[in-house]
Amino acid sequence: MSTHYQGSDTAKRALDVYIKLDRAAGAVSSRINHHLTDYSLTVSQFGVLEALYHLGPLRQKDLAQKILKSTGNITLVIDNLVKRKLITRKRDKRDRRAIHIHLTEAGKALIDDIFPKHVARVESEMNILSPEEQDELQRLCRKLGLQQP
Amino acid sequence: MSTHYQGSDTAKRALDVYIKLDRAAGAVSSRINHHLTDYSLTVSQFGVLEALYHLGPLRQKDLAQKILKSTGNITLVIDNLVKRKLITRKRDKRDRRAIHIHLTEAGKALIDDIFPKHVARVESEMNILSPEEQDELQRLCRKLGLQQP
DNA sequence: TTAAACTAGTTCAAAGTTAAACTAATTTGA
DNA sequence: TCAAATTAGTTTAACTTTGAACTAGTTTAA
Repeated sequence: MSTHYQGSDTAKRALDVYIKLDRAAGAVSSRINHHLTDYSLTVSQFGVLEALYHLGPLRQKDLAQKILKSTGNITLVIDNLVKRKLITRKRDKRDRRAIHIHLTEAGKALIDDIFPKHVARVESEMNILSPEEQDELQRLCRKLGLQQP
Repeated sequence: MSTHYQGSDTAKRALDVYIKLDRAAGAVSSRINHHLTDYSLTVSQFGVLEALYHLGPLRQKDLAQKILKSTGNITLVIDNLVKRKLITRKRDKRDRRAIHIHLTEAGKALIDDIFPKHVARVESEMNILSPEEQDELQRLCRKLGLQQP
């Protein structure tokens, strides 16, 4: 929401840019991910399929890191994808604590279908900005995101 | 995650900037909002208190719009704040469908306490960027966020 | 005037989310 | 060597979130 706040100029600027960043990210994500409901996929589920598609089989732990979720959460997200037979769990022979997640043929086919549409949506959203503006936005975001929690 | 994708340059650029935007907004929000757990407030609850603090009494519908949540969700968020006596519901006399939400004294006192700390956190995150960079980020975010769904 | 359309808010089911406590397997270092 | 620490994943409780179906009040237009 807009800032109705009497503070220093630097405070006002910081609040305004924080809100705009949050809104922009939310608006863009929701427009890009809206079509996932057509496939009954959540954003987290799509994130898992996409990671496996591009990176090959991964451990649950690595998937959790990729999509920025807790390991407890990833267990459930994976359970739901396994139920739909889009992925499978395979225990690691060497390190029996770990489980590798693989795309099934059905999962591969689904993400094969969705991914190009996803890219088209991302492009159409981001092409609101010129290539130079996109590069600048990326630079600023990287700078902000890099700090330690 | 980084883009392992063989597509056009514009597609790659768009995917990269989209991911960076999402990550940066997530990282910054999580760092800024972390202290809300000290007050047992969720981000949505804080958003409601903040909106009422700066804008005065609002209808549930308007609160939902402000914090970008569904009306179903706002009902629960408000229920939980009412239970803690931080806000009250008052039926509109003229339009009996509508309910106005008011801050209680306790709610006012709480947000009075939290808000300056919140501002300090936002400032400290955003001052990673120079004032000029903040203005540019705000401009780019506004451009992206303004589009219609 | 009054039926249809719309609007505000509630309820419910399904899923996601986190944090914490837990099991089981592996690594480490005294 | 082997107990302690660490790591991978699961489970649970408490909660948030969404979307859809629903109730009830208001507006509109034939």
